Amino acid sequence: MTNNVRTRFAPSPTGYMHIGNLRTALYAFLFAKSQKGSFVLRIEDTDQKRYVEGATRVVYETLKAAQIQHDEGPDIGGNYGPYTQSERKDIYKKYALELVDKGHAYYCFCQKDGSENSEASKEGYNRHCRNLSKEEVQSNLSADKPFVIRQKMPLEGETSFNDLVFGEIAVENKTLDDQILLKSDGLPTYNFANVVDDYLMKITHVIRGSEYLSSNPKYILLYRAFGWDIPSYIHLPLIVGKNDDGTVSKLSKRHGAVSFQDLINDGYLPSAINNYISLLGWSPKSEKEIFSMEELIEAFSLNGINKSPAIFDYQKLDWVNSEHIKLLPFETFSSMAFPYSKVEKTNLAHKWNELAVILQPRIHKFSEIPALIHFLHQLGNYSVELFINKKNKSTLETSTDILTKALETVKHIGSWEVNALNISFTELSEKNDLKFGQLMWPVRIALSGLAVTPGGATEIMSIIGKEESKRRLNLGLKMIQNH
RNA sequence: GGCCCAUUCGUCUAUCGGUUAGGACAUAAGAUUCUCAUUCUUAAAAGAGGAGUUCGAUUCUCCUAUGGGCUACCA
Repeated sequence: MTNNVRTRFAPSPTGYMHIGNLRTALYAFLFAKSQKGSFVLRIEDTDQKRYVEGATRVVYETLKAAQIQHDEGPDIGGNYGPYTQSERKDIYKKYALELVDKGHAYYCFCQKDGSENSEASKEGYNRHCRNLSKEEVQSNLSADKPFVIRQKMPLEGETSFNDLVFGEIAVENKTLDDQILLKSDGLPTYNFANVVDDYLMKITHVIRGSEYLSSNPKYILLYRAFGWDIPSYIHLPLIVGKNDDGTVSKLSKRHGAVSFQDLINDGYLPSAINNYISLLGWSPKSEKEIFSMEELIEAFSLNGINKSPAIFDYQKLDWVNSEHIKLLPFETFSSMAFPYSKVEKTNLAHKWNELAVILQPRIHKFSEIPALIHFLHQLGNYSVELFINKKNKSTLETSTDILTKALETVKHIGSWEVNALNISFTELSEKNDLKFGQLMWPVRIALSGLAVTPGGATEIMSIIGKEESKRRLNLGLKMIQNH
């Protein structure tokens, strides 16, 4: 006895997890968990042509990494298995034949390509085999002719259903194709399998992308043909990408990273990805924007889902990610960021801890790190113009003076660490009646060759060491003098 | 082509007939900071167009436009 909420995520294993699919999984998971219900994973691998080795593993790994844990599924079992469609072949056949018996479906012996009995037609299948006599069917079957089973759509009237997001949707039955239920290889199409499985697995709320909205009346007709109860429907607005010409289209590779794995490789945190995509098409109706998974479950509600497609915005993702990075305990950040830093086999490795401290509040994603710290390995060419800065009243003349004094100061510093450096430079600024910022601008430029750096001048000095610091300060001074 | 759906700042969104149309990202300016960044303050920025219904429409209805989805022996 259970009237508990049951939702499912039913990906087709393609070898990667598209961000739109991940969001569907997330919403189905959030809704189930917010209702104390169950979340089921089902693998929809009925398309043999698209079979990809190891693709189901990607599904498991992604869901695990994203903390979207299912309660039932191929890998962990459950009371309604098997959860992989290719293992349910006999079930679909049985139900398809039941529909044929009831007169809601029929055998079709038409060939896929050309020929007289072809279904080729711009208006869809011409229903050639819809009214074959029992004898004709039987003789074709005996002759071992390949066949498919098609749904016999009503020719009149209309079919409607109520979507929890989109509301009442009605379609005229005559616009519906006699779609294929069972393919000639004996496997079901998605259109058939999803209905049979959702029923057998006792799914109460079907959550999926809105690309299925217009086919849903066909599924409704299937439920009715079987005499089954119809589940609740929640169709989600699509996630789209913005093209260079300003138009939008279904999010794809040309827009940037579109799979969970791509985003991870780019240095985004799973928690940030969840957080961001949860907000694409759903609003918590509060001003809170940064959520942990627990908070999402707590806040999730169906009436926050909206209907219009949402553009995937990498800039906002960056911001959400930076907020999640700042929330990380330092040790966690440090160990996660290290592999991205490419610092392991360099002389910066033993300075990693210091680096991590200044990196954590500054970066949006881990992949930014190598470019940010490259100047520590090697000082690039830079323009003397950088020494000129209005805000800090820095000119080439003042810079010459300051760098000369800085070099002098540096010589006499005994302990080469940030605090000692700060003390010495603070003294220097006071002695010369300069604001700290005024003093440090040219110093930082000479040390880094960059207008924006992770960390200030003293932190940079401490990391690159005394000799290298002196060399770079001298270099800067010479550049100005030769200018 | 047919069918279905959508349309509030550049972007994500709030508003469930009466608001100076709110927030966030991005952008710009300023302040703070031991330098850049962080942080803080401020600014600029929106109801696709046209008819209705109504005392009153961003909100309800219709039309148009634009965009998207479906129309496979893919899901």
